[in-house]
Amino acid sequence: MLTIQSLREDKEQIAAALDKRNIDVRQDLDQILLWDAERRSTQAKLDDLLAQSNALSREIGTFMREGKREEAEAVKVKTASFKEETVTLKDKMHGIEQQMHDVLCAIPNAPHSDVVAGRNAEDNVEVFRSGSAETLDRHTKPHWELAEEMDLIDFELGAKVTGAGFPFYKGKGAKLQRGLIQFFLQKADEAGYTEYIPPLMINAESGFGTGQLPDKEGQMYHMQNDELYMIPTGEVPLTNIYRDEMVKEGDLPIKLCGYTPCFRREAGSYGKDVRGLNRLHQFDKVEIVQLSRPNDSYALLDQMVDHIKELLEGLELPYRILRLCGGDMGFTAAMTYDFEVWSAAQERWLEVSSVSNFETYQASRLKCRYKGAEGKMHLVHTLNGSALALPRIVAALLENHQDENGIQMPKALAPFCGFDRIEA
RNA sequence: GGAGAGGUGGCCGAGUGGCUUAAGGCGCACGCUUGGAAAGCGUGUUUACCUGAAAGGGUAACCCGGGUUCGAAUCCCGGUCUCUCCA
Repeated sequence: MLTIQSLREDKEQIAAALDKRNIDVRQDLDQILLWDAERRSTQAKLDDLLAQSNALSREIGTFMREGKREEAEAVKVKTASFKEETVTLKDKMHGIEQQMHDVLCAIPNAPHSDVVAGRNAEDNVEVFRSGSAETLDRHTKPHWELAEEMDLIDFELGAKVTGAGFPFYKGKGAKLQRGLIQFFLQKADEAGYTEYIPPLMINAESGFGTGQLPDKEGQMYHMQNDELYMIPTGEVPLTNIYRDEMVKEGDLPIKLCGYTPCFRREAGSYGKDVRGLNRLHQFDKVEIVQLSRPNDSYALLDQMVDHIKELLEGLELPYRILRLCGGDMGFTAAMTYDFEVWSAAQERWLEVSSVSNFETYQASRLKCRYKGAEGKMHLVHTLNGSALALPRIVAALLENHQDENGIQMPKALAPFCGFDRIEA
C-alpha cells in the first residue's frame, strides 16, 4: 500500500498520478492525513499517560520491596484513574489505525510518470514489435482443433474429471508442456534467478502481502476449512518469502524464480475468448521475481523485459510489448509491460506475460526492508513477471508453427521436448 | 487424530510478577594494543511509533491474540509453530 510518509510529503503528486487510473482519491487522502494527525496527538497523550503510570508502578514496587505496604496501597489508589484513561486512548488509537488501514488498502498504487492515462486496453502503448502479425496465407487451424487432431490435449476429459477449464495434457502435449517449463527454468537459471518450488496454497497474510487480498478475494480458490487459498500466481509464495524480513543491502537485487501451477476462478468469464487454452482455471507458469534497491528497480524491470523477449525469440513467435495505461494496470503495479503473442488462427493477440514494478507498494504490506549504508531503513522495491505462462504459448506454438501435416518445434525448444515435430 | 515438551535479541542461552529491553556467552562493528596478525582490553551492536533542528527524551514489542494485576518474558485462556511418543 501507499506509505503514510509518502502521503505526508507528496499528497497532490500521488493524487495526480492516480488520476491516470481514472480515480480521484483526494478526499480519501485528506481523510487519511486528518486521521494521521489525530493518531499522532493521541499517541503523544497515551505515551505520556503510560510514562506516568509506569512511574507510579515503579514506586509501588519500591515500597513493596521495602515492606511499606500502606504507602504502596496509597499509590495504588492513584493509578486507578490512569488506567481508565489509557484504555480509552488505546481504543481510540486502534479505531483510528483500523480506519486508516482500511482506506489505505483500498487505494491502488500510484502509476509511474511514464505511464499514460487511459481507460482500458485500447489506450495501452505498443513499445516494441517482433515478427509479423498476419494471417498465414493458407488455411490455419485454431489450436483446439490441432490439439484434438494430434491428441495433445483433452478438454472434455478435464471437464469430466474436474470441470471446464481444467484440461488434461497427453502424450506429446504433456511432453511439450514439460519441455517448455524446463526451457523457461533453464533460461531463468542462466539469468541468475534462484529456483524455488513453493507451496501451492497460501494463507491470508501472504495474500495480503502481495495485494491479492482483500482486493481480489473472489479470484482465488478459497479452502474455507483450512483458511488457505490456492495461488493465482507464483508471485504470491515467492514474494512472500521475504514478508517480515530485513534483507542485507549487499544481497540486493535478490532474484528468484519458480515453476508453479496457477489457479484462478475467472468468475464471469465465458464465450469465444475462453475457447481452448485461452483462459483456464488451472495453468502452468514460470515466474521471475526480484527485490531491489529503489534506485535500481527500473533498470531491472528493463532487464526482465529483455529476458522475456529472449524467450519469445527462442520460440520464434511474433509478439509485441505494451506498456499498460493507467486504467488497465493491476491494482498493485506502478508500471507494467504486457507481452502478447500473435495467434495466427484466431487472428488476435494473446497475453502471455505481464511484467511489473511495484516499487514499495507490496514491500510496505510485506514489511520487507533493508538498512542503507547511512543506517536508515528503506522499503525494497519488488518486481515480477511471467516467464512465461504456458497455455497461450502452447496455443501460439501450435497455430504459428503448423504446416501441411504437423507442427514444427522451434530449434531452441526441441531439445527440451525430446522431439522436433508433432504429427497426427 | 491423541499425549507430552517447548517457542526469549543475528545465534546460543539465563530469567522467584516489580530495580529486566532483558544476565552471560558467541558473532559483528569501531577503537586501543601490535612490525603485521591472533589474543587481550575498551566501546558499541533490534525494530516501530511519538517528540525534537540535532543531541536526546518518551512509548511499545520476549511466537500471535485475549485476560488477571498498580505492574507480566514470568500467572490464566485461546490460537499457532517446532520437537518427542502413540494411532
